[in-house]
Amino acid sequence: MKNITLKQIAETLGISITTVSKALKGYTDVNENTRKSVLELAERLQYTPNSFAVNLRTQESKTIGLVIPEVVHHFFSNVIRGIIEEAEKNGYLVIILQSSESVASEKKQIELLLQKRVDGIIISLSNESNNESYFSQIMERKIPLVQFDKISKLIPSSKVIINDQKAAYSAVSHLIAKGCKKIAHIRGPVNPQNAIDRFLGYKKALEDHNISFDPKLVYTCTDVTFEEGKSFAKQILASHPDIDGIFAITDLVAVGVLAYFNDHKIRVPEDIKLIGFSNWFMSQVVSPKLSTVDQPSFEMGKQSFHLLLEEINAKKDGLSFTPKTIELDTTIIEREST
Amino acid sequence: MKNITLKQIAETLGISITTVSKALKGYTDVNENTRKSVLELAERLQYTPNSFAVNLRTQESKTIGLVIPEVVHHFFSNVIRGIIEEAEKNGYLVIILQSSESVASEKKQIELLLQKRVDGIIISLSNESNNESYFSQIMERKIPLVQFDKISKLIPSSKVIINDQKAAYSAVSHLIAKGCKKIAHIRGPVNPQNAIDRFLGYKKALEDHNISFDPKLVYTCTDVTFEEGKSFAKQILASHPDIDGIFAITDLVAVGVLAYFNDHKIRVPEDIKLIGFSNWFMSQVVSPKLSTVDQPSFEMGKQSFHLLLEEINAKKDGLSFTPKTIELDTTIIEREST
DNA sequence: TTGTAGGCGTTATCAG
DNA sequence: CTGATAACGCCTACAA
Repeated sequence: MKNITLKQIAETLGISITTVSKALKGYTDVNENTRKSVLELAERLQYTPNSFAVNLRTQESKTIGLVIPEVVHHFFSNVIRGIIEEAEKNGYLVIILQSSESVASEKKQIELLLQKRVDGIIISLSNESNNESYFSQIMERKIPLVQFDKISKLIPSSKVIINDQKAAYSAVSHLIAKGCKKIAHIRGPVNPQNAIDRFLGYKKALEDHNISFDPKLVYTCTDVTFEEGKSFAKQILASHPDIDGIFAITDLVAVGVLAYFNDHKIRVPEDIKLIGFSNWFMSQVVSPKLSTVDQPSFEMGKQSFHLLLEEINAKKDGLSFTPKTIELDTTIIEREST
Repeated sequence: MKNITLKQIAETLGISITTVSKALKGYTDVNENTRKSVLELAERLQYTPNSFAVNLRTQESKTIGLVIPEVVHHFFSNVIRGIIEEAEKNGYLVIILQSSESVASEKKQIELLLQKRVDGIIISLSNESNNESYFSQIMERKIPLVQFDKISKLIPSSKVIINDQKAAYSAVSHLIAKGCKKIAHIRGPVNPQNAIDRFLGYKKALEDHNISFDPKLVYTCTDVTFEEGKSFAKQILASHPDIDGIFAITDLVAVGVLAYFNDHKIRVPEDIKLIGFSNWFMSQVVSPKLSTVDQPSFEMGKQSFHLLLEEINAKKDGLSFTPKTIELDTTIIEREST
């Protein structure tokens, strides 16, 4: 009573496998009566095509791969949700792999997906990776690829991003509008494009508002964690007590800063104003509530899948496909910390 | 220059496909020289077996399915991480699907996975589901199945759980030890086993400490959200101002309560003590920091995969497999809210 | 309208 | 030690 196959249906009905297949797939050259009996029996037996065979035959798996640095992350889990939902609507399933911010692991994950012969790959790069050689494999094999959020401009593929520079510029301008004169930036690691762009946005906002840029006021995270936020808060207080504004690369880091400040009776926003980035859920539940930059994570997931799907379909139709870049809007969310 | 097959290697080497296959798979009955040349060529051509064909042949996909109510959730995303990591170590990939707490969608996801012919399924039930008929399909097809966290005792499968009743009992006992005399419980929905068990633990703790149980002090969430926490906090204050302790089904709800209390100058823990459940990251960053019950989410993921793997292997070897239940320990984490 | 034949790429059996 | 052959289940020209 296990896996029903076309053969079984054909045999019990005393007809050929071909006819059964055709009937099931709605071909017109099947007698109305045979069709009916086939459909009926298939229904009764709960026939479902063996996807292994279908995969082999059609050379596609209706499965895509997703590689992200970290699953346990408000931003990424929202992206995941966006991708999964859209994928499902379009008949695709999603295999998720974590790079854990390691290039070696990223390479391995990509190879796994390639071996698995997924129909396409969506990726957000790890902090260390840039234009690693393993991407050439994807290109050579012409596997549809979409990068989002943490991208490398050197890798030719579709991309879904925000304008990090502009978003950071707005965030810092917001601090300035609120009266900040000496603003520190806790930035992300050196390599990732979005950390660079946010830093650039910070710098440009200062310059445009006639505040001289001081590299000493820039603190660089390596792991972008809550703890780093705390420890930089301490450093900032110790070495630059006259600072009146902080722009943190991520809400998590900002919340770390806030925790330190709360513990040490630094009043936010009275003494120091603070703005984060990404609008994690957590930013609404701390006190004071954190001002931040909203990043449309769910939408990013959706759009990423759509770009991928376009490319998959183009490939199937033998059409050429020119990578596209979608830039999503961000918004400043003013709460209590600024 | 696309997909290298055994055939191509065989042809360029002028030998049979069979021999190539054997050489590659390390069979002993292949001449040392032929083996070498095969291995060499395969390496040079970057041969990887076509997994579609392998799947069809071996009747397994080396892929498992995971169905959870919600991806964007600190607890579940940790479980996901645990599962993905263990799966990868054992050569399995993971397809993730969301039920969004809907029975209809859960049913659909399971059917998708069944069609995909995953080697096994790990699931945490949606709040509404109990012993839905679609589980019988899994049983009939003998697809290995593991339930975790939100389980149904009626479905015969391996399970990875915590002792919710005991954990809740400890949480409430903790409140009592801290001096609470009148304790409210914000419970989860009516159906899920873990909400029931936590409620039972709450009740038992009261009884064992000679505090009479008052059903009016039990508030029932439908969605288990931050907002519900807030709104129940308001209700509690309005109808039972003499309450001095609250046990919330989840940290998210507790944080909602806390937000309301903070806004209305109710001091925690001085006026009311509060304990959550699950030890979400967010519970450490609110102020006061939330006391809670630590639930080993990552470990749950790992164990779930291992149970599944055991069952998959038993099935492959034609052995019978008796479902196991693993119960993981929880710990009270005392912070500032109690 | 129906069926035959071949192939997708791999693996297992069995004969040479 | 090597290879021919069949089979996994489905799909699609092409014949009948």
